[in-house]
This record gives sequence, structure tokens and C-alpha cells, in this order.
Amino acid sequence: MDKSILFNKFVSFSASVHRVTHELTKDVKSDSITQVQYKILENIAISQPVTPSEINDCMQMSMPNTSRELSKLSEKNLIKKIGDSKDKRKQYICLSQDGELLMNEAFASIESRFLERIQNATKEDLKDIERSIDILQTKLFYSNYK
Amino acid sequence: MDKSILFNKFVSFSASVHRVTHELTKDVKSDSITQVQYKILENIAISQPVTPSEINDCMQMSMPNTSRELSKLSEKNLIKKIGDSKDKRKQYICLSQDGELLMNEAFASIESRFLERIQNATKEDLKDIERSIDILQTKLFYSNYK
DNA sequence: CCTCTTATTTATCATTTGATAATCAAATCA
DNA sequence: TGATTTGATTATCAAATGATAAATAAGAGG
Repeated sequence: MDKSILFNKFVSFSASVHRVTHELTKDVKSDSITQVQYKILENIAISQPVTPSEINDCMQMSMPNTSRELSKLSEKNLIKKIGDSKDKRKQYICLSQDGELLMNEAFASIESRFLERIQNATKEDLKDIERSIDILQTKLFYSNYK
Repeated sequence: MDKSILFNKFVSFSASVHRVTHELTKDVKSDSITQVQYKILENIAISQPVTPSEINDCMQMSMPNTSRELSKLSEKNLIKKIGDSKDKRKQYICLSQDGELLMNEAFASIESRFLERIQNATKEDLKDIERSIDILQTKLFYSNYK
């Protein structure tokens, strides 16, 4: 098996994934927040509660910038900060009610576009898609760190 | 088949793809260019020659901004602009020698990280991966427009 | 030839993002 | 206790990006 060919397929495949996800998520974010802020909210939504440092690591930005964006999200009442009772330096970030609402809407809109995209797929196709996702997720796009 | 479950898998899958490609491509770009400029070069590298408008569509930016970034790449001698002999409004963009060099280095570095990632995969795994990519590319991450 | 459209560029602007240094307060540790 | 480390914030700055209006210049169609 020629791994170079596989690499080429990988390159064009990930380009496709990026293009399609961009298409699906285009304009779903409310105009009141920026792209990074939306990404942060997404991050929080998926794994809340999180500490600013964790967000920081995932998003690969610097602490001062993370902090700044979190403040902005806080001002907009989209997140809540909850102090750790043990270690008073730490905080836990959750979505506020408004934040939950915003993200639910966003996800709903993405899901409906997704369903549109697979509307013509047969039962067989869907099975294939599911299996393929599972395979790639475990064998190629796995995570190194816990 | 529950399409909602599939949607959830899709969400976590595309997050994985983004994370992994980010890992593979992290720091491969030379410091002399910005992130967008690198993306544009990637785009050109894959489908040269391209017109500014085409880049524009793929990258989903506005023409004035595309034009600006192309000029910058031109100043840095990373691309060449070739006029269309028929339609003098059109141009074709290619990588210059320096540009080719830069992108070859980048791709080589990405490829070596990619190979590392699949180094423990068996022949069977590789076959599975390849088939899965093909399936997803045609059935899920297909392109709508030509 | 005159208009209309297309492909691109120039100029300008506000906003977002990234990076750095300095500060603060709480925890840890010697 | 005093020094150091950790988690987070504030302030500031330069650079990158995005958006808009306006200009240019060449095709296309009547």
C-alpha cells in the first residue's frame, strides 16, 4: 500500500471536511459575538464546566487573550463564572441561560443543514457513513492526549 | 437509523478532523507569511493555475482582500501572475519557484507527521482508512458546486 | 458606439486577533 | 514566615483581517 497516495487522499479529504463544516456553520453564530467567541462558546458547550486554562489549552491562545474574550462573553451574559470553593484562584465556566439558548439555536441550525445534506442517502449509505466515521475516528483522527 | 445520533457523531468527528489537521499543520508555515496567506498558497498549490476569483470563492473572502493578499504574496515572490491572452481582464496565478519550494517543505513536514500518525496501522487498517475516506468524501463531504 | 457586466485593483476604515509586560491574589512549599 | 508557583486579570500595542466605496479596464450585447 502506497502511503503517499493515502497522504494525498488525506489532504484532499481534510480540505473537504473543512469546506463542508464551514458551509454548515456559516452564519449560524449570532452577530453579537465574534468568530473566536463563538468557538469558545462551542468549546464550553461541549465540555462544561471548564476552567479558563482548559479553554486556553484547547483553543491554543494565550491566557490574557482568553481572559479578555471570556470577560466579553460574560458582559454579554452568555457565560457564568463559578468560583472553586477549594482553590479560590480557579474558576469554572458554564453557559448561562442565554448562552445555552444561543448555542442550541446554532446547533439546531447546523443539524438541519446536515440533514439536508444527507437527505438523499439511502439506509445503506447511512450505515456506510456511520461505519466510516467510526473507523476514521479511531484509526486516523484519534487523540494523543487524554 | 437515528439521524440525530449520526449528527452527533458528525459533530465530534469534524472536531477531531480539525484538531488533528491543526496538529499536523502547526508551525509548518514560514514566519514570513500570515495564516491566510499560507491558506491561499495551499489553495494555489493544489489547483494551480487559478484565477483570483476562484481563490476568492474557495477562501470565502472578499475580492478586495484577496487582491491585497495576492499582491503581498507577489511582493514576497511566492507567486506569479500570468495574464490570459484571450481575456485580458483575467489572470492565472501559479506558485513561483520560491513558492513551490516553500510549499514542498510545508507538505513534506505535514506528510512526515502524517506517516508518524499511521505508523502503527496494519495493512488492514490502512485499507479500512482508505475505503472510509472514499466513502465519506463521496457520500457526506461532497461538493455541491462543480 | 453606447451601455452593461465582469474581473480586478486601490484606498480607507473599523474591528479582531495576537503578543508582551506587569500586576494580583491565592496556594504551595521550604 | 517568606519565597515561589499557579491561575487569572489588566493594560497596551502592533498586526491581521474584514468590509465598503470607488475606480479601472476589458469583454459582451444591442
